[in-house]
Amino acid sequence: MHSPMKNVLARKLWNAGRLASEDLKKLDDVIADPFQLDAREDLIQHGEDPQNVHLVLSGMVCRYKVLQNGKRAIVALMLPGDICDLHVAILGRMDHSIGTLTECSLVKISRGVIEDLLDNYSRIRRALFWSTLVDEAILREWLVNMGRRRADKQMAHLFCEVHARLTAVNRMHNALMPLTQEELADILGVSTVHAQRVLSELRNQGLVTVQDSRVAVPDIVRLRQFAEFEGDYLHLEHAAAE
Amino acid sequence: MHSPMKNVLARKLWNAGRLASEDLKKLDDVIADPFQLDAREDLIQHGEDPQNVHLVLSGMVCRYKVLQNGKRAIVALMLPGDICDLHVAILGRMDHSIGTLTECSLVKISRGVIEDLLDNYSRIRRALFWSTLVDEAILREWLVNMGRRRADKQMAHLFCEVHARLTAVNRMHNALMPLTQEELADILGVSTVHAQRVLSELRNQGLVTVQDSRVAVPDIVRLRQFAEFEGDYLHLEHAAAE
DNA sequence: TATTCAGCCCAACAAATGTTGGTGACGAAA
DNA sequence: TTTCGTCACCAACATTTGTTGGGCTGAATA
Repeated sequence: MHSPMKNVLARKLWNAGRLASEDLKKLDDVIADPFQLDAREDLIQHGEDPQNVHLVLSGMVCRYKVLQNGKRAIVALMLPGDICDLHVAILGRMDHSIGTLTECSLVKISRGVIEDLLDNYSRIRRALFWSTLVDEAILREWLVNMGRRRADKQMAHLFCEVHARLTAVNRMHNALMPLTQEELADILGVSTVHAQRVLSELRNQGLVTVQDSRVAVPDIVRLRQFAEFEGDYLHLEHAAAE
Repeated sequence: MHSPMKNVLARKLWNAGRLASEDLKKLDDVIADPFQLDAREDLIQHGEDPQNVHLVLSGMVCRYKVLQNGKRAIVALMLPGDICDLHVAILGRMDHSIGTLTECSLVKISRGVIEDLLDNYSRIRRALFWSTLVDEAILREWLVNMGRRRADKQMAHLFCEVHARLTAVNRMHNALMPLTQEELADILGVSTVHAQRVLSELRNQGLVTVQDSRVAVPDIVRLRQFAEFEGDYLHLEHAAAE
């Protein structure tokens, strides 16, 4: 089996369904000139109309909005293989900002290349559409979590999701995910103090461990049970189990 | 100006940008055999793999999920001109359910027709893509509201959004929107009792009025101020002001 | 070494929200 | 008419979550 292991984008789109070797070759061409970014830097800010699209190679990126009262809400996490802003070409002005959470390695892709992919590579077009729809499904699930689960289950559910998504692109090294507690709070929609309370509960129950501001999951099955995690919304049924 | 006033779908897609007259004609053909549904009936249930896509002509439809503990979360509202489930053709199994909130008039569109639209009508394809991305933006905004605003502002914000979306398709007759307080609660992610508390506050402040379980907005400007509503995420800049 | 600073942690209290149990109005069905 | 069910509404209390303020550590720096 010639599953694409090196190219994260190909690895991610692979989850949408089979790609032909010409598709894989094309995707290799797309990834050129990666660049690094430190943690907590903005890629794009609210109101801009950028000409490039960004692909995450490594690290963690987020979408966020800042309200008038200064509060921040993180509304999406982008992991390796994710394209940050496929929509800018259609929607124009950004209605939110995008920034790094950790040190990142990224690639810029021009609108032209994206349009070439969409127009001339039907399997890739379908896969990109799939990825947009999965992003939407993730948003729905976050909304359910925030509205209808208490913070402890919600946090556990988030960890399950990130675990599953990293596994799906073979980037679940060491079972670690880095986040400050403030970032965690902005994702869950709770205060920093509460995020911390909840995190320490999860730790006391042995559901997660923390070293160096990094969360690790010793037993994913137990965590999933606790969180009542059903991964179907990630639509990873094509994911190779390697 | 030959702005399409009768055909809701055309009216909605018009907001994405200009359509040619052949596009409009095609969209008229798509709308055939509308059927009625009562309030609170399911269109599609979690786990199904439907062969049709549904377009709302009138009434209000919602996406929802039910958790193990029996709690329900409504994660999207579909208004006239909205297509309920464009994604089923790509994602396959539904990861949520879709049901009516009010009496509705709907049209079934087969997957084949959708694929024809996507393949052979590039302006329509772009408009449908636009509409998917706006749906995503709305989800982000709901997430922000739920996580970072108190229930009163959140509710006011919801009313502003529905007002804007109905206005954008010329369906803001009488400035009314119908919802039971339980449904309202399931949208906002609060308890029924709290939804009711908050609604009566808004009423006391004169921001909304209620008759017959229908919410009306006497002064949209004031409500928008209260809710700190910024409509940019709806991406209606092309909307004709008629 | 001393100093800053960011991030984690904790406790006490305040505010927002959830839960329970009850009332009354109303329309549909018997 | 009576019964039944749904929905709006309300009050009292329980729980969750937010806020404030302070202490601790470790890394970076003067």
